[in-house]
Amino acid sequence: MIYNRVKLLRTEKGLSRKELADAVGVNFQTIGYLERGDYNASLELAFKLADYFELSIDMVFSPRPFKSIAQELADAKRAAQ
Amino acid sequence: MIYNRVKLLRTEKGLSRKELADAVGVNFQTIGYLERGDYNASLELAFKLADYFELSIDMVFSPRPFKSIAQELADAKRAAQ
DNA sequence: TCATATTGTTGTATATACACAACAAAAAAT
DNA sequence: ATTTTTTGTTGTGTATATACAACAATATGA
Repeated sequence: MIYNRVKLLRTEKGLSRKELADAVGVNFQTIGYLERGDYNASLELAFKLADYFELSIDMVFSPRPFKSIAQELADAKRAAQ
Repeated sequence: MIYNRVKLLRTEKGLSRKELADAVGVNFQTIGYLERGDYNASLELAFKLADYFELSIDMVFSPRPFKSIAQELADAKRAAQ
């Protein structure tokens, strides 16, 4: 199973599933499936989503659980100084 | 269609399809299909392959055709100086 | 050259990604 | 409070990723 941050990224942008779905050209229910982890995105959809969020694929998808955003930010701050 | 560099990376390592397939846990014919562009890898397989080659996903897969290696090396050299 | 390994092709079968519909539950907006 | 929007659930259908088998074509190696 591949983990993803689709829900987090989508809600941060204040988008509904329908809006995100339209932006990447899939059915709005497909976004729901991904967010709930019912199945993985195809590689093609993964690229479209990463592209839409202007992130690299591994910022959006990962074979390992993502760190929390709090952790991510703390790490980023630590790395920067 | 997603482009990939699987064949290039595999042959550079001197691996047969069977060997690469075993390393990432798929049938050797699946590697053949990917190399010929018959279909895309799943996101899961894409991660395994990128992992195996110790590269990020977008070094192995891309929604746009890859630059030739010659071009890639020339660009890298240019960027470095 | 002959044997062996690798690759390409075709075909069948299965699992999974995705579309689409209907409806219930929950959240948001009025 | 009630209407509207968003989300979750279930179900059915289709396309595609993958497994596996058989065999032909190529390449590799002894």
